[in-house]
Amino acid sequence: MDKRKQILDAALKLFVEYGFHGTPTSLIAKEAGVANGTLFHYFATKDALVIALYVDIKSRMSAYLSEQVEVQKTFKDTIREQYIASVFWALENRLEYRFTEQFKTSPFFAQIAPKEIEESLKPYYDMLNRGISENLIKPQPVDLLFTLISSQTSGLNQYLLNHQFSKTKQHQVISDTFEMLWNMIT
Amino acid sequence: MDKRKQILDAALKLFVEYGFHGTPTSLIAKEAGVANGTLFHYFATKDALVIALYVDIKSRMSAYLSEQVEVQKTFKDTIREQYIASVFWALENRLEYRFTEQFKTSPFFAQIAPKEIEESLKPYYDMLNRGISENLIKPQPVDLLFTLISSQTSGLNQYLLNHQFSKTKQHQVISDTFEMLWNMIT
DNA sequence: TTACAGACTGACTAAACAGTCGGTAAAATT
DNA sequence: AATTTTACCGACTGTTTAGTCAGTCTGTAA
Repeated sequence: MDKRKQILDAALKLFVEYGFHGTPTSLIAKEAGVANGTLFHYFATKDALVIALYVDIKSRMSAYLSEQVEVQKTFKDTIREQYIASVFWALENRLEYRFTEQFKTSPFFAQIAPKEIEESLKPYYDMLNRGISENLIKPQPVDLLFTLISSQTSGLNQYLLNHQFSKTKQHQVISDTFEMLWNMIT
Repeated sequence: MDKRKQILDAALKLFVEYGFHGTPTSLIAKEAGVANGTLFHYFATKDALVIALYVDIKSRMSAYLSEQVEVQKTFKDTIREQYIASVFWALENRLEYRFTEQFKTSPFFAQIAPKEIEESLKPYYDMLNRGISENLIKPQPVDLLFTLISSQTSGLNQYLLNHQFSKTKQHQVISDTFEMLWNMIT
């Protein structure tokens, strides 16, 4: 019954299928089962809808991660938890994942304030800094480390999304690649 | 004087700035300094132009790589050469790199025949297979290894593209991250 | 029970768009 | 030299698009 949500859901599905500009607002409204005008009641412009969708997905992902991940006994275990949760999120939210991948390389991404990005990255940077100061991982710049870890995760996502593995096999690939990641940063 | 090339150049620049559908064909023609109709003389549709641009860039990149990279004394050296050349290509062809990143996550990418993708990947897969059979790298599936290496490269590109480092510093980051990559796959 | 606010509608419009077409000029083929 | 093919032009068009607007419906609270 939440029309705003319905619009966002429809937009997500269609954007992933046809691209941002390849999807007319009229089609989004139709798919969402609302009137054309309703879309513009909730979102001033189409661009605002795209941005709002990204922000919405990012916040849901953050919520998922902080819900799933608890600090573990060791640093390595904590990082592993993070890694696993990130990959699971992508597997369980394929459309959302593909949308964010598309968004991040698009010109829209420039409209996200650098400050907000930095803000959302801070906890990860802090954690990595802790790891460095305790000599648990390589003393490289944290933003480099973070970028490499993220890329690894997205590489793995790509791999898992392109194959249909059983849960067992999935787990095995995830833990194998985590060990590889760990070898990389230590 | 090559109008086809002018159109592709203009399209590249504008697509990176405004996105595929955010760029009207009329603007591409204007930027290229040709008539509107000329664009459609060379490319049947706008979609065809986007695809042609991707194919063109990919082939220029392949040419660059096979020109730069020669087989080295050791397996590790060969992989390092590949790694360095890939990163240099992205640094020297920033627009092209950003375009391909955008393209690969877009719905357009589905229009590239899987066979062609496989074809272009074959030499890399062969090389990795060789490394595995000689016990030089981890015995993981080659497509997984390749995806992880590619992701690493694109992570590094992102890092280097976001910072302005001196040539010396750039080299240092590249060789540091290559050692990390090597630790990952061995 | 009336007054008001905000959710919601869908027909509408002005602008933008991809692609066409009738034509010219130059190059290639005969 | 004649003919055909190709490169190129830019005004034009039918369609599609984002966004508007005048007004209806629904809930709430005075």
